[in-house]
Amino acid sequence: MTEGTVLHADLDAFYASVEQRDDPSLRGRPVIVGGGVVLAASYEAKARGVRTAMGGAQALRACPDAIVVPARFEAYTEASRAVFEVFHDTTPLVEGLSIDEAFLEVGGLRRIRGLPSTIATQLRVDVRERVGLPISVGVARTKYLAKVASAVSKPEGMLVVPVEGELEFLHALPVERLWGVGKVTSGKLRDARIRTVGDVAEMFESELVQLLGSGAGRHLYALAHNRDPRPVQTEKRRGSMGAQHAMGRGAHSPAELDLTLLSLVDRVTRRMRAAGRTGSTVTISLRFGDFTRSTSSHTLSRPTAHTVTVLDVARRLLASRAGVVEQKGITLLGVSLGSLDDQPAQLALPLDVTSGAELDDVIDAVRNKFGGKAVRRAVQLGSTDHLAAPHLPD
DNA sequence: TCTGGGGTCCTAGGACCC
DNA sequence: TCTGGGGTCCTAGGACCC
Repeated sequence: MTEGTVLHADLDAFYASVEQRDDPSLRGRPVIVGGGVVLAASYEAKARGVRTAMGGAQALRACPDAIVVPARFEAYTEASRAVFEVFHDTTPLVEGLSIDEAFLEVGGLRRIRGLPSTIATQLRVDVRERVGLPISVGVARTKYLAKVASAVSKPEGMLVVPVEGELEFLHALPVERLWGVGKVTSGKLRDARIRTVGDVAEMFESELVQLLGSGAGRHLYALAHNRDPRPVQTEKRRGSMGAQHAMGRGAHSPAELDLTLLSLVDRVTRRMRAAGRTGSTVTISLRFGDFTRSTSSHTLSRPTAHTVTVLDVARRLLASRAGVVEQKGITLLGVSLGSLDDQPAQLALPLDVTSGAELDDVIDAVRNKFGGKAVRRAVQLGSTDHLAAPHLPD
């Protein structure tokens, strides 16, 4: 049997596993993380029918003796960091997909570490020993097959898709396993009596395009024919950064909305500055009382990570939707920055000020640290017109 | 059934430019 | 009066992923 060299490593019931790790009294019991919506469920809870993203009330009906714990995002971020450290100790070629999963290319490690399946076995032991969390690993020739393999092997499993057995494995899968097939697409495919990946593979590409549009159609056609040439990419940078807050039903005063907006903008711009990035497209997203959503955006002439600049735009965008908000009520508010640019990280450091800070303080902080040239550059990054006025010192 | 907090990618129309 | 072709950017919305 020939082994592929792509590993897909995926932590099992990640948030719930962290909770069980940190509180021994939760081990072996059905655990639900998150109240209003199920953010994660332990395997004991999943066995009773609890699913991620399920409403909290529904979940408790399915599993009345579940223990519900609030989410501790900092603990998850820290656990994720520790797991990624293990990944990077395994191979330099790591592509993170989310907080709890990554692709690892291990093709060049044969002489040092052995076969991919050997490396995968060791990886699972290492994550268990060093971080105390269960993880599943898929091994295959392509990213897609490796990802499906890890999912099929869960929980705490490992599955190798041999190169000789790829089509057999692939074509037997239900269409819902295809990457990019969610509720809507799956419904369209089921209506057309297409149930397995094998069924998709028997169609003409033009039929799929007609059914699903050219993007999704061609994507599914390629996957079903086992064409997935994407390499494991280490240098992926994110394209947007955002923050959002669910507000609950009921009335929210304009002052409350503005305060929420301010704290969201502050969170996002802080994270951007810490990451040494700037962005030019400000987007606010809204969810209304009837749970419909909408977004509106504005693109600035220069990228920024400046709190006041972003807040100013976000306020205007929100004001432009005041009518709908008034009429339907608002249940979620989000702010994000897109079209991200890279900026020198050191310039971002002293700019970590919130809306109340005085410009002079910022300028002094930058000058003290980096000199006058940095002041001009930093002001440019801030990029509001009044900040970019010509009379600025040095 | 009652809905969190992150993200990615695609589509489509209109503005604008050459 | 009738009338090109191609490209990029912006905005809004939607599907999907974890």
